[in-house]
Amino acid sequence: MTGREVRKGESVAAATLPVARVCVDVPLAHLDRPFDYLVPAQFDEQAVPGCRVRMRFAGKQVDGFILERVAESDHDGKLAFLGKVVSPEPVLAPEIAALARAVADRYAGQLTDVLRLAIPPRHAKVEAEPAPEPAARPEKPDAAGWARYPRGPAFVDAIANGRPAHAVWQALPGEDWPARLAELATTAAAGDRGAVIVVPDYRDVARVHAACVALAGEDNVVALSADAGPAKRYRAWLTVRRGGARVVVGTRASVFAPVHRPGVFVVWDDGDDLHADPHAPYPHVRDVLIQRAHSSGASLVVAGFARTAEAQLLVESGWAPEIVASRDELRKASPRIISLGETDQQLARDPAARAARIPSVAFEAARAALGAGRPVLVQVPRGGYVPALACQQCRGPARCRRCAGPLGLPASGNDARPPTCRWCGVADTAFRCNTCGSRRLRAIVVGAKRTAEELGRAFADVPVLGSGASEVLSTVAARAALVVATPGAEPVADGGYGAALLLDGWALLGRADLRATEETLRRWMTAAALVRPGGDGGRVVVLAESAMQPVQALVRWDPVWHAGLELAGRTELGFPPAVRMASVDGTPKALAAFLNELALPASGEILGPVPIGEMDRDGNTEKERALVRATRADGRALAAALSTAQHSRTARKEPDPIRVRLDPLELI
DNA sequence: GCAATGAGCGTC
DNA sequence: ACGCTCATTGCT
Repeated sequence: MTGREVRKGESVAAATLPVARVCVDVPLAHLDRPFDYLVPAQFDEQAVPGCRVRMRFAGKQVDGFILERVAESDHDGKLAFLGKVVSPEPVLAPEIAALARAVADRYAGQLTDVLRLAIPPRHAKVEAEPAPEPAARPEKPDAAGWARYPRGPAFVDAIANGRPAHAVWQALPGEDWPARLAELATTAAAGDRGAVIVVPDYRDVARVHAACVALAGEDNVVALSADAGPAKRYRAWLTVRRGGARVVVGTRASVFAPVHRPGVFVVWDDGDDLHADPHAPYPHVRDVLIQRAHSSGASLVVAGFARTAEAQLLVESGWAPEIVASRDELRKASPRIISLGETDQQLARDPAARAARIPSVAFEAARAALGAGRPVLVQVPRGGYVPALACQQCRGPARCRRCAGPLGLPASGNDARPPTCRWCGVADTAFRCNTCGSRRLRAIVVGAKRTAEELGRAFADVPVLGSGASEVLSTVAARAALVVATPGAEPVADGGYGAALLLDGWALLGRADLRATEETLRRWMTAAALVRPGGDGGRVVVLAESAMQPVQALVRWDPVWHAGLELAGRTELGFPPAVRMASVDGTPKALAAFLNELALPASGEILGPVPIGEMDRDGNTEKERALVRATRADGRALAAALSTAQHSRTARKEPDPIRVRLDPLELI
């Protein structure tokens, strides 16, 4: 029930703890601190810490949350009264308030922005529903599946005994990872502790949710994902907040799920960029869970088939022991993986396969799997037709003569159309390579649509299923079919795929991005892990040069080795996670002023600024970006310095905003 | 010289 | 989306 609004001059403050410390929802950086209000006596009962309130602030009505009730205020001036208590539901748990503050500080952002990510919009009707009965504690599950990993059982024991433990887990290919994670969560729930499992997308939510329900029971498990409607979403979230369920499975926002007595947190596939929130202050699931596990004394698992440089740092720094299988278990579980570079490719004799540009080894692997009644996964790059072109001779990217943009083929079934610049749109009918003078072009990648068409012709009797941007399949049946999927959209095959063809190597490894190789290996492993073991005929063929490190890492199934190289490389370059880095964007003038007043810690260093984005008509750059870095030890000081500089900008009412992102995924 | 009006600003 | 200050305008 909500109280009546306070009228001017009528209010008397509550007898005990009359002061409410409130987080006000205003977007100004220099106001990111609590403000004190008097609690009117008639709201005394409802104005509990964590509840939503509304009050006058600088003349405007604003929303906020009560952080705490205190006896006296430090404020020298006169206190205003709270306007109203929106609802007495204590939606902001003390643990989450502290976590949100820490996350805001870590990312040089504001508490109110983090609370917007952490607390879903209110739905009054749902809130009026009675709280569900707390679910019964589940039985401690059988976690024998962890026995394939030497440190697995000990980790399960730690969760069972409520001891905080950290781990970086590399799942074996073919692993039923939703079941393994459900075992961890249910083990925690059996000890009356909470669990939060964060996965990249809704398909993963559905799989892990089903696995958790099977072990912990329907009433103990809640799925949180943004694509449910507001009522459903708020109901599920409130169930968790009210202690009705112990296990939460969700996408990135569920890092803040207010489970009671958290016992274990999990992030699955931490290299997936869906784990980076696109809203300010751009927190990353892995970082938030590290913070949360640390402050709540819960366990943490950073898991995936592949391993990120960030996870590698957790291992190398001693913060998290690794959970990996022995080479012997790996041999049993892994499909047979071979790589085919351009030089070793022998096109198939079969004319249809030749037309599809599929090397004979890959063609044979697919045919064998299809013959055994198994589906075959074909991983192709995103996008429709051939997205980019390169010089046939020197392999350099084909550039537009006018603006040096990348040449590509227009999206159409007609190969006769000339290459066209993807920036300025000018067609180039007489390409000549800038570097070597060759006149011949080759496609860097073959897009999903065309691959599907061509493969369909090569295996005329076999159905071709597509899974990508337009339509994503969750599962495919255990029968002969070609499944053409873009990275991240690979369906799970009942009984496993008989073979996988990974055709996107050129596109992925050709990117200039800092994380290109790590991302490539992650996508390959995610696809290859869906294939049956080599002993059961499972084959993976990757079209990429075998000398390249990510290719070697895939063939040997050695994500740890690759992550070690990746981290060493980043350490040498001075990039995250070896250092703490911020990207700072704004107009040249605003950026110069911002950098000038930035009080960096001793190890601080500014790179740039450099222009980003388009130029205006006069050739002036509209936006610039600087990178600011410091040692990890100075990370907090770096974030604090960035916050302070933002505070003085907003306090001065500077018109041009400066965007700060800490450890952004895309650097250069 | 003084009142009436309007724009700008703090923020509990 | 308030109520204060301060500047500008208009009138005697």
